[in-house]
Amino acid sequence: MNVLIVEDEKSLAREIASFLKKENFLCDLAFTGIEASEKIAVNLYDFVLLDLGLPDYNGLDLIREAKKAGSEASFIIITARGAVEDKVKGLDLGADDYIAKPFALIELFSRINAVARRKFQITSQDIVLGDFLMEVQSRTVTCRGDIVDLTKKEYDLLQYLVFNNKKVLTRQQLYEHIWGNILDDQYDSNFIDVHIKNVRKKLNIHAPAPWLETVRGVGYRVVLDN
Amino acid sequence: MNVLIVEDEKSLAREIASFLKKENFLCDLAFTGIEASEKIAVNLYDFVLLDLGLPDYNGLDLIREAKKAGSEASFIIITARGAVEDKVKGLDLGADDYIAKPFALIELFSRINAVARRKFQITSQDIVLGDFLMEVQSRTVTCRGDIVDLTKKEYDLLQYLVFNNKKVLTRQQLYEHIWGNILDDQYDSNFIDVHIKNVRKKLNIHAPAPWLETVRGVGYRVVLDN
DNA sequence: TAGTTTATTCATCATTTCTTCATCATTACC
DNA sequence: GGTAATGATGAAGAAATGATGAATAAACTA
Repeated sequence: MNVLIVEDEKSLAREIASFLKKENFLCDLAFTGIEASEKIAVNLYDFVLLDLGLPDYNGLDLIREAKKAGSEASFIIITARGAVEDKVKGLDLGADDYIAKPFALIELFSRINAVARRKFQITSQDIVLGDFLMEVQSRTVTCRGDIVDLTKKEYDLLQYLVFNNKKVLTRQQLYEHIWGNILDDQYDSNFIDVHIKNVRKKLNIHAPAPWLETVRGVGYRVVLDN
Repeated sequence: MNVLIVEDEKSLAREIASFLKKENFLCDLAFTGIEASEKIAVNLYDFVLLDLGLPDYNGLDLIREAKKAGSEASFIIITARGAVEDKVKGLDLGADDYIAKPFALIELFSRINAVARRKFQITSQDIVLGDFLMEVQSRTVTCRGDIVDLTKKEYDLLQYLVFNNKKVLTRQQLYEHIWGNILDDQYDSNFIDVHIKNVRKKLNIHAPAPWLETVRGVGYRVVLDN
């Protein structure tokens, strides 16, 4: 993680940097607003710790500029106690968090982590395997960017197979998972096969899907690599 | 938005509630931890404002429990100044933010909004997606500049879908969010469908709204792009 | 409280999806 | 190569699901 620390109190800035380095952050320092502005333009930061009390620059303008210039950094504002107005404006401007001086370094660290969690964890449920993207939340499957329009059972079937990537699933397992009840031993139907056929057909419209395999005598499986 | 305010100082709790109501939040109050725990189990909140200084309950346990029980609420912790340890633990436990007492209501509001933004991945109070504009403050929806005159439930329904852009929401989820209580398993009605129909009808007067989709067998979703 | 708006229920219709079945293709094994 | 087992496929009927209009109930409003 790359962090830019924008703070005119040099000793505090160094103290923060030294702490964060121990936690495996890569830290840059900027002691003035202009310096910060230049560094943000040139480097890609994950976080910017920004003291609003800079002598030469309005910190809020800095955020505005950076966002405008396309920076994807998360801003964590450092403010003097009680500067409510600034905090509010900062958050409204798209800062991700703030922390009031004086603060414990452990607290700052905790806040950075909280923001990081939010920032990077969003897609944790989604499955990206090569060309193939499955978004669980939206129940959307895309192949090379094209949406594959699946029905409920088709989607459920494919999702279960994808979640069990590389593992062979028997028709029985598929049935019991998707239809939610035990299959009668006697019962014999090929509707799983039919659904698989239909899924393949829909996938093939966009791109060949040899990764949805039939394992003769056993069942089906998906084999997708990153 | 549904908010649960957990705070044993009754006057403060009421003050917060009264402020948030003006901003179109639906507020519930809990003066004890046990009360809070019960309410969280039964209702679906978007936010829980949680004072850690409860006499009968460790607030952090409350968060842990709620998360375990599957609550998707965002927790904003209210703490006494300087209780760093608690803040850190709270954030690590998955609280989304904290605010130190005493605080200005406007600041609290700003923080809730910041969390809401992150949660629903929206960039401001208002939502602009293509031709479509939703102003949360005034609860108005416009389509190509024309006002779409929605009833309360219709608006709530649409807002929740829009906030969860691209995510499929089941009838159950929609019901529980908008009506604020858990749906009896047995219960079976099509009033969500009817409301959707009416929303569509009103939207279609101004412009076709194919972006309000039915996902057969699952629920409904909105798919709007910028 | 009467009048108006909004919310919910219900019956019916339209559409999509699921499942079955008959037939064809492929594979494995002798 | 022939045969049996297994899977693929297209088409069609059955079942599930959703859309809709209209009636009724509930909630507001003046």
